Amino acid sequence: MPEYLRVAVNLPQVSGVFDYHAPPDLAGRLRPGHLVLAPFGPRQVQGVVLEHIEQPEVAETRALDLLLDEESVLTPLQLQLAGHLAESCLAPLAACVGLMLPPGLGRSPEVEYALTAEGQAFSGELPAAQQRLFALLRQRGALRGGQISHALPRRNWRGAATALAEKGLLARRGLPPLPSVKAKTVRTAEFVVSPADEAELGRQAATRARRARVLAVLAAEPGPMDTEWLLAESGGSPTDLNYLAERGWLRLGERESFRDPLADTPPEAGLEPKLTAAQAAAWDEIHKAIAGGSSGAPAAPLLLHGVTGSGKTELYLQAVARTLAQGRAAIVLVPEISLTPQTVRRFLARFPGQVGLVHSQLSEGERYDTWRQARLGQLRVIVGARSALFTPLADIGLIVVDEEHDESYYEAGQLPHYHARTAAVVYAGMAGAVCLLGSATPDLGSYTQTQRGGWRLLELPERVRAHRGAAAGPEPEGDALELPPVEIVDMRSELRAGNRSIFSRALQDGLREVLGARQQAILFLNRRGSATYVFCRDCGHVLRCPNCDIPLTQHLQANGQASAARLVCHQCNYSRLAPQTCPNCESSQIRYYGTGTETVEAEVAELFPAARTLRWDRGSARGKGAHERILQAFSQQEADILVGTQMLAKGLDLPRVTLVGMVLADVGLNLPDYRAAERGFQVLTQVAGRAGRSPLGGRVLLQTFQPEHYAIQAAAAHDYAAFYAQEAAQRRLLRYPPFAQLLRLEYRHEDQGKAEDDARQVGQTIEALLEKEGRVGTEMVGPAPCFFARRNRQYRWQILLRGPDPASLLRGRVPAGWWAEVDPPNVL
DNA sequence: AGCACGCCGACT
DNA sequence: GTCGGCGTGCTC
Repeated sequence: MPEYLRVAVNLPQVSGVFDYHAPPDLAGRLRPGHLVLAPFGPRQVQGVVLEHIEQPEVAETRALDLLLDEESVLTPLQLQLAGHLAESCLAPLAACVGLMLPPGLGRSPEVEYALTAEGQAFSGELPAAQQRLFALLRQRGALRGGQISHALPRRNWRGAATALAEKGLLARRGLPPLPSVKAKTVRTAEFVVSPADEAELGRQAATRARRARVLAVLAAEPGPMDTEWLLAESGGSPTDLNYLAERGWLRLGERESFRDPLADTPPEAGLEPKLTAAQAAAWDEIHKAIAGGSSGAPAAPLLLHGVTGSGKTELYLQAVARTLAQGRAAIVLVPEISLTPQTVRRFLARFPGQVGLVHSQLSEGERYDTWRQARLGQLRVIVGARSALFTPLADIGLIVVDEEHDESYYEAGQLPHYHARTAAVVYAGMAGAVCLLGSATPDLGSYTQTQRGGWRLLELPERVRAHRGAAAGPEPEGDALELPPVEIVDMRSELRAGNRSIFSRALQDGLREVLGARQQAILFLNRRGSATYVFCRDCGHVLRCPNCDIPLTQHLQANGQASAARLVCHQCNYSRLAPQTCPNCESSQIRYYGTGTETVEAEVAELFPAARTLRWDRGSARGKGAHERILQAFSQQEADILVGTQMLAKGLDLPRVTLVGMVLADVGLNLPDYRAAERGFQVLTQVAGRAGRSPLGGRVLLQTFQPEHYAIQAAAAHDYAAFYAQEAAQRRLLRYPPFAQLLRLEYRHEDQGKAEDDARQVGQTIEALLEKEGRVGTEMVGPAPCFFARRNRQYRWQILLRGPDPASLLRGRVPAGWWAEVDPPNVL
């Protein structure tokens, strides 16, 4: 009776699972989670063993080729999570398993084509297509399919390959995917025995002495020693080692070494501050949950609602400490690791040697090593961006999701379309772990869970005083600090009063005061959905991206000359020089309109020539460590005013900032998206929280054309509950998440007409399906063009389904060529 | 995702 | 008949 196994292949686009049998040499050795090499059509793919099965689904199974790793690459719990993600996100299981595989496993597999011995000797006549392929392979030897396609563009050479293969002139074989990273090793040496006669060590006295020293150093070492150390300590050379090894006096070996991305990060002094009353009350709940978690009772997720600066991180740290003390592991998810080196250092200091870091800026090798160390149980705390959730850890007792409202926990780029917050909650439930989520502006869905009673709400209503005097270090005593007062400035009355500057009179006064007092200010620019665009004052022509059709954004050159400006597409990065004349009517009255960070900086320079400004946006913060450099410069007072975009909403601690000016708060509030108001409220509240983080105090000026908007009112009042009440009522009324499920289907095509036709056709199919299944509670919206109607030369159309469970309608039958998203954070 | 296969029109 | 250009469906 052969041994049958169900396998998920490592091709994200392939849906479905495949059944194989174990070859004799692997019989009895395969377990769920094993990484194997398997034949797949004409190709060879990596796959993950899901389970043993009694009976395969097909009559004929093929044998697996190879076991690639004796250790499982996925834990049983990870396999379970992958299955859940596939179900809930309408994604292929293979794509979900792929999230958890070690980094650098290798490209997609291909077929290699080579002439046979008979082919090498062949010299007869061939049809033209076959002759072309034959000549290519004779000249260049064996080639992969991709290479042939490159060499013979626009030619259908595959038919020719089949014909040549039938003639016996050509052979095809599946290439295994080659890994792009390997375990790094260092050489070691181990003492064996001393030579009977010192004279055997060499002819010259100096050489003999050197080699004797090598052996002496080594003999003092109980086990193998890294050769690098050995040579440094003994003064020997690599040749000496070979000489000594050849004669059997020492043994050379290899040891796996781990690339350490944290090597350059100095730990901070790790003192445990005393908790405030509110922190202590929250901690009481957290530690009870952790204690309960170890006894196997499933704990409800905990939502820590704490204003900015209320000391959430300290509670995370203590929760991790308690979890480690129980012998269990912890995962800490943070939004963008590159933006929070402060946080990383605190974890390093508290748990030295046990923390692994996972984020996209690490090299593949570094990520691979972290993955392996975690699997070996050498790392017990993983801190990282959303993919850190999939690090292979045994016995997870705690999952923290910091800034759980953050948008970076969801990415619509590739399959599966999962939300890391949701996945973390589910995973914690599977693991019997505590899930601890924290935010000053909780996601509406998360907060609703606490109102329904499923999750526990922990409130931290007060700030912790972290700074005494100017730029003092962390301080163990905690006492409350007021949130900064927020003043709404009605920009309509500024215009009426004849002030045409982008800064209101109040903001100008505020900046003047701050500069006079040698304090610091932040100017925040909400850029979402708006930009500096260029248009012709004569004909109204707007310069647009040729690929995406959105208006191009103007970026000034370093010298500030508008004439040398480049126009950049914010979606596809297309760029061109700003034209001198309108491409439509050739008028020279072509100007830019709108507000970018450069414009704000320029206006500051005009009003306050002495002020030193620093710009922080995607353009000024390119490359590794750029964010930290900018922040470092600002906190060391190398500038007075920081001008920035969305990134300012991240949890930064800038104690000398006493004024935050929001240049235009309402940008983004009017986007055609169900979460526009929520995003607006969150970003405004978060940015407002950057002010007044020291006893110097602080205030916030919020410039807007819609002062009565509820998101602006609530943000100005630091009143989450008020915002929640209003927003939740609207969502319930309009049947948007979390009060219904939202399914978004997206379709893209280069041809505008075809995009629309196909979309309408699928729309009709879905409507018929709704009717057939009698889903009266499910409503279809569209098909309609997306808000960003064109991206990378492709026209985008979407269909929305709202209802109790629209995903179940499409499970296993997402239309070919369409993307599905369940409860996406935006529908733009 | 590749890759094979099958259908079609164009060309020798 | 071949060649090249698609679209469709499959991979255990």
